[in-house]
Amino acid sequence: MVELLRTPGPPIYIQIREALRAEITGGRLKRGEQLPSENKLAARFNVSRMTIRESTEDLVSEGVLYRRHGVGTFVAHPHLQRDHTKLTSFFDEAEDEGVAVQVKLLGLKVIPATPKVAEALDIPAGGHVIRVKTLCYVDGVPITVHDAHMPYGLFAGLVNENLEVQHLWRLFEKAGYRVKRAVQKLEAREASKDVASLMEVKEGAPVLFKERTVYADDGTPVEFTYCYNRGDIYSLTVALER
Amino acid sequence: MVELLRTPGPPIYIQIREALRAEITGGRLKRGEQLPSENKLAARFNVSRMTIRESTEDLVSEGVLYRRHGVGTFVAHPHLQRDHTKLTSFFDEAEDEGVAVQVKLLGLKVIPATPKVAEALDIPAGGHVIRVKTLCYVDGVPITVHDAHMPYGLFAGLVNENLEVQHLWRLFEKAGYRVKRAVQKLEAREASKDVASLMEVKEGAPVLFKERTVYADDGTPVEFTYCYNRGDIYSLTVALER
DNA sequence: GAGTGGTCTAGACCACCCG
DNA sequence: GGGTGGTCTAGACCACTCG
Repeated sequence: MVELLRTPGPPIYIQIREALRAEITGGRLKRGEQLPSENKLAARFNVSRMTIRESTEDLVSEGVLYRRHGVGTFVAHPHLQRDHTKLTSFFDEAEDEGVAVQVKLLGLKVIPATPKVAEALDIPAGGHVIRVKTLCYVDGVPITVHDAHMPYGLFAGLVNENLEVQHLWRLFEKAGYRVKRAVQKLEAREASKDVASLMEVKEGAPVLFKERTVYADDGTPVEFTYCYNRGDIYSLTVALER
Repeated sequence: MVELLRTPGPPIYIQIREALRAEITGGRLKRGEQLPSENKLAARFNVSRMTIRESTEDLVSEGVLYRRHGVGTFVAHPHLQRDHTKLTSFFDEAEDEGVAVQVKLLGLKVIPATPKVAEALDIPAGGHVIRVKTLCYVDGVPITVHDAHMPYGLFAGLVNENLEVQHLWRLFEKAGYRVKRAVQKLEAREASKDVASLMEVKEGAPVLFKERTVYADDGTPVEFTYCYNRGDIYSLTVALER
């Protein structure tokens, strides 16, 4: 029996969720094994059944558990590579993995948006955008060129910030926009002369090209970026759900 | 006021969810606009507040609505390109877009798994897998090479099916495995001689290379596939959530 | 029929944000 | 202070699966 803190701490359903997760990752609940029924869990934790459902809901949507109507709730077989679907910034990722990331600012200008950029950012064609070009090194190797565009109207103050040390998204948050979601289009392309020389590869070498639009949680597009990643080093893992 | 069917039909919370969605897509609730409070919605639909929360929960996680504690629930600005994060089969996608897809079976064998395949499929190294190689044409143009591996133990009957007309996943379902989730690793690569000749491009042309593992809803890995997509034609859109 | 998850109720108290 | 969403209760009935 897990000790639940009725006050103040995290909500009960989160405490129960984490207790269940710990039982699974700790091996006390094995893959494929059936959980106690919701009624029994409610009794065990001394909460209502609705609260138990809230606890398991997240685990089900994460793929840790699955439910079969009329049968029971079970521990899913663990997927390898589980968490790669999360939207994280380069900085956060690198921090987690202990990799040294360096950012070199190639340029910062306020310019009128191209039609494509304007459409992605949902601003009038020709409206002002801040364009930030950076080159990203991982362990000293140039790996990514970013060509980012932000609506000038939202982030005018951004032009005075030191963009080599802090991530754009932290600045977005200062302006009241929480980054929530990104949509990326990916293609394999040949490196152009410019990109090739920046990334120190031959012209025509394969690069992973991405067009990324980043949205705040209210749906406002806050960033549209062209990314060029060295094909011989960079790979991207994504998860899709049905 | 929407007419709710108390019996039998879909659950009330789904009816309400769809009614709200219709008000949004129909423009009666505009982007950025605040919804009536949960209490008011409960009164309007004559249901309990918990049911209203269930209705809006899905819309929030879809990004259609967003909530601000102590403030209210609002209509998010619509994202362009919303639905590209869903896991769908080639066949389903093509059907929706009215594109002619043709599949040519290049080979079907039962072979011992390579270490990498075995690990992805969670079977012993050297265990038997069904290997299916196909070439996919869209509007007559060769666009994708698939090199798929399935555990022989789960899908032995599959070797007798006509794989050119029906999708693998339908056969998985016959065997009791609902496809739920896939994890893909993407890279930009140069086309090898073999792949280049199949896809009718030059050797060394950029291709989008994917390693994909497909999971059933109980977490069982059911398919591990190497995909090669023509870089000059194929692009992939994915959504990431924070 | 017994047990499971799926849906739903009619309340309650709390934390948060605003004027 | 008043309204909002966040959490929680103690029940209820239904739909599904299995023996």
